[in-house]
Amino acid sequence: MGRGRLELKRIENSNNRQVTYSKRRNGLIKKAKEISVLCDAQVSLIIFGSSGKMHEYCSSNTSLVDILDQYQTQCGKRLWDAKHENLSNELDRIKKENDNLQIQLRHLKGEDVTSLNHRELIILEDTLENGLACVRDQKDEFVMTQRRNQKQLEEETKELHFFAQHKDMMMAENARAANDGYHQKIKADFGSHAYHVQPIQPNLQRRF
Amino acid sequence: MGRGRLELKRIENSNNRQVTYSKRRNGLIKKAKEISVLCDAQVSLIIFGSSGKMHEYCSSNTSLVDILDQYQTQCGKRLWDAKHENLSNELDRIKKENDNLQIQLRHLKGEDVTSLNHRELIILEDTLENGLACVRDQKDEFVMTQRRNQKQLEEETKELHFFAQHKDMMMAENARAANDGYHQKIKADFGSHAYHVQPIQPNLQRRF
DNA sequence: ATCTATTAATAATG
DNA sequence: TCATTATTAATAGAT
Repeated sequence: MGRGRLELKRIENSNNRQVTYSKRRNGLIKKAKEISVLCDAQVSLIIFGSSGKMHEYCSSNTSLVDILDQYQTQCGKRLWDAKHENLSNELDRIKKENDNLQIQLRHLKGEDVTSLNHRELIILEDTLENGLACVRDQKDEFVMTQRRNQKQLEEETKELHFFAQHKDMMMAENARAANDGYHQKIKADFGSHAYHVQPIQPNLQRRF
Repeated sequence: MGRGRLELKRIENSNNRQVTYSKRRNGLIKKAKEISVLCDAQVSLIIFGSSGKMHEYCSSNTSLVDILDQYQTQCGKRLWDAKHENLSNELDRIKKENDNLQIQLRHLKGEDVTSLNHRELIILEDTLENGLACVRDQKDEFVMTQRRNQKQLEEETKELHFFAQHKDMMMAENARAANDGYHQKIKADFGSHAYHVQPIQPNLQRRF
């Protein structure tokens, strides 16, 4: 229709193409509506123009999902299985891995070991011995660290005591010196840095 | 078009409706093809007539799945996510479980134990000791079973030797008896069952 | 199915 | 994008 015949091939003129697209799109949707009303049909129509913009029609009393469900039932093609399949495969793979891990774990805990042969038992024993050695080392390490900390704490405490005593002694001496009105400069030096109190540090002992 | 105007409502005459459906369906699909060729559009058209039979058109250089993907991206509506989500959740759950198992396994193998506290180390040590005990029991069991089997085999061999000797002896005796033309009946009995050879069985010793 | 009178769609144009 | 119009395409009803 229209003036002159139209060849059935892509309209090269971009503007004409756009205009024709717009008109025919409306026409198509109108016809889809008509057939659905006149003939009681369920219709889904989805159109993407070259710009990428979408237009849709779906007959009333139904939905795209309904229509796609029917599509699948009738036509056998599975629509979203491709995507599903990836997930499904991944799930299977991980489930298997999981089972495997579970079995290994049970064996390491000494469960279900009757199903193992001699060679496997020996390997398992080695693994367990090795694991046990590591764990015991770590435990020892832990205890030693704790002990070291404890000892250090004690030492620090001792040093603090010593320091306190020393300080008392010095102060007593200073008091006496002050009373004597003697050696004022030494007292100032003393108070300013030699006995400046610092926060506790692990290498306290180095200071003496 | 056609002779006279057509009201936009369901065609009551079932025959007319069916005919109109068929004609318009073809027309619709033709128009869909045309717009896709002329205007470079992607079109999906799915039609179900009142009989339930499906007709479909999808523009070349694309597929229904492609179009539905675009539909979802553009229009925001999720089509098959409900079905998808279940799998996705399941996958996440199992992945987490897997990680957990991996960690447990590594700990049992004595790896990554520095991250454990003292209490955890003690529990781990217990588990390992227990596992090791089980595995060693099983190994011992295995060795014992093997030894028992070995011993039994030897015993059976010995008995077979004994049996063979005995048989030779008996046969020699029978030969002599036959030569004497004496005790024919006993010989028959003897050959028929008392020394009938049977396959090796674990309870051979019972026969003597 | 096929035919055909009639309406509907639309290409070109403004 | 909108309106007009010449022309073709679609199709309702008949055969």
